[in-house]
Amino acid sequence: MARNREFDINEALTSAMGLFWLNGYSNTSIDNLLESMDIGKGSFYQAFDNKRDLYLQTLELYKNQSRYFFEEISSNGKGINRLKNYFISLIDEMYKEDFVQRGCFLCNASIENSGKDNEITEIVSSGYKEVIDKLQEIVEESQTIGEIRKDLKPEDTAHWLFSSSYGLLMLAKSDFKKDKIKKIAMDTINILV
Amino acid sequence: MARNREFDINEALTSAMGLFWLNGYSNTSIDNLLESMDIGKGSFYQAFDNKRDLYLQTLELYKNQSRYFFEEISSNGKGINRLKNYFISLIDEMYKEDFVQRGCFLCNASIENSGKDNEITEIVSSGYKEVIDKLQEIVEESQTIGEIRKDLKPEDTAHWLFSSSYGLLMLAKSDFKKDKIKKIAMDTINILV
DNA sequence: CTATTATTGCACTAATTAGTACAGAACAAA
DNA sequence: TTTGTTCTGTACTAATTAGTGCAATAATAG
Repeated sequence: MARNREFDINEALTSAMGLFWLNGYSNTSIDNLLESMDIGKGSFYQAFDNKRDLYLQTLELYKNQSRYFFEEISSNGKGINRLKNYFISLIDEMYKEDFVQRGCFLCNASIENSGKDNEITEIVSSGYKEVIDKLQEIVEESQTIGEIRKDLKPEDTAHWLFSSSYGLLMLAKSDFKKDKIKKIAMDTINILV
Repeated sequence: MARNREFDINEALTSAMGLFWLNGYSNTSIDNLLESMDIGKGSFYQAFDNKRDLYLQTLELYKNQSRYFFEEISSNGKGINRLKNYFISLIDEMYKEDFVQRGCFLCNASIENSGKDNEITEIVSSGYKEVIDKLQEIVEESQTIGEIRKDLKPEDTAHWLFSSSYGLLMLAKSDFKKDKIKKIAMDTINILV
């Protein structure tokens, strides 16, 4: 029929995600985006409805990548080992490239949004819920094979693990060294045994 | 000599802090500030150098208030009871008015800044350090009177408690009920015994 | 009461913002 | 090659941004 798009839309989305992740929504201008995506304004508005639409798409992309990351990691081993693998990989990820400076994209989005845009609120909380549900699954599995104390309520424990991971991210952001964080993470998990 | 300022500068600072805290720096315009501070543009630029200067002042105000809050609370009791009082008051504070929506101002500032403005980075990390130091002090006191295990390194434990409090804030922000958070907080502290 | 001087409100500016309009180029299918 | 459609870059707009300039005002000290 006619001409094809000259740029790769997934590449463009990925670099847009990088900008939003690092600088937030308001501090990322269309011009910033065009430069990093390496496309013109015409192409931009041809491919995306508007800035907010692109932002929502990058949030979804982040969730997809996180989901993939979680599956990849937690498929190694069984029970409490899956938990340890997950935390260790998460910490390694934290210290990769500029992750420490960027933190968690969903968390950043939630703070910048502060409940104003319902769609963003929904994207973030469903992202959180996904992780918590998967953690709960692993806790239940660990309890079945006798690796986690049976008096702990799986739901509470999953929330506790989730909140701990964010606490670790906070520490990573300030000053702590990687090995120290890993030690704290392992201590956290061993408490459940 | 001459005319006096018509508005209370501390009141103005407090309402500016409320706006920055809720909406962040970029999402708060001068016009927003003028409306909430209930002053005109002339008065604004007479009293403050510029928007960024005002922002830094509100961050300092937040730190002062937090410091006062900490002193007030942790002066009740001794050792581990000071810790428990602090966490319980912190959680009560979290659920007061719109705190849950606003979160921690320093944390918000840190995320929005993402290391770009060194002065902001410094204000935030010195604020964190203050809290961690005070937590460490309480941990050491608790160890002296035999309420916290002596094998725990005070510095690590203080960081652990600090990160836990941010994890709790995260939980509060998503869905958890106040009593559940308090229970988790008490469990956290009892781990140290 | 007067002179002095800081405060105040308003009109203004220059820069940046997101988004639009459209002409012309590029490409796929025939 | 021709045709038809889509893509792309540029010029534009209207709104909003932070910050300035200044005349009028109001209060205090004498």
